Order: sequence, then structure tokens, then C-alpha cells
Amino acid sequence: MDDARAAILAAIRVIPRGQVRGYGEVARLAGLPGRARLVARILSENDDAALPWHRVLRSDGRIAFPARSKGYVEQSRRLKAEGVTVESGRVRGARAVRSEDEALWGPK
DNA sequence: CGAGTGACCCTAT
DNA sequence: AATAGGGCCACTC
Repeated sequence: MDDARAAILAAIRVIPRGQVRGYGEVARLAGLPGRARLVARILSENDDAALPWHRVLRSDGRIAFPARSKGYVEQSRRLKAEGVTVESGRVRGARAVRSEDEALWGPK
């Protein structure tokens, strides 16, 4: 297992229950700025059921899967299960993040 | 080496 | 708010 993969998985495991992060944000927190696509790829290959992969969303707070796809349904289900409100594929309260030190979800 | 692909991101319309 | 166009990274053929 390479370092990048380990760093990314670690960053995801740290996301608190009931909160969400963006792909680019996770990459940044893992010390790999600009590797959002790598995060997505790692997740697509992940098989660990204990990993809170459902807490990772696109930078605009929307679920990355196509609406109504298997993954989409499962992700919104798992989010709602821990108290996160999801409506029309978007997490309520999440805001687009652009700069380095902003968070997709966090203290307002 | 080049072209295509994707659980992405940003800026400009 | 929704689209379009580029940019990016890693991988496959």
C-alpha cells in the first residue's frame, strides 16, 4: 500500500460523524493538494465497510454519484442515518469551498 | 507516446 | 442557478 493511499484513508477516517468533506478538501488534508481525482479513485476501489466514505462529497456539497444510482442511494441513506439532511442530492448546510483554509462543512 | 476516462475542481458566462 | 470549458491526476489500451 503506497503512502498517498494511506494518507487519504487516514484523512477520511478522521471526519467526525455527522460532518462532511469535499474530495479536494480530503486530498489537501492528506497533504496531497490537487489530487481530488486520486481520492475519488481510491474510494471507488475501497472495500472497507468501516470507512466513512459516505462523508465525502463534491466541493459544492452534492453527492458525486449520478442521481438514483446504487451508490447515490446508499450514500444518502448512510448520511441520513447519522443525522445529516440530504435534499435533491445536496447536503443542507454545506457550502462551496474554494480557498485553502475553508471547510466544506464546519463552524459557520 | 497519444487518446480516452472518471465517486473532481475552478472560473467565467 | 445552471452550463461550458479547461485543468488535473492516474490508469488503461
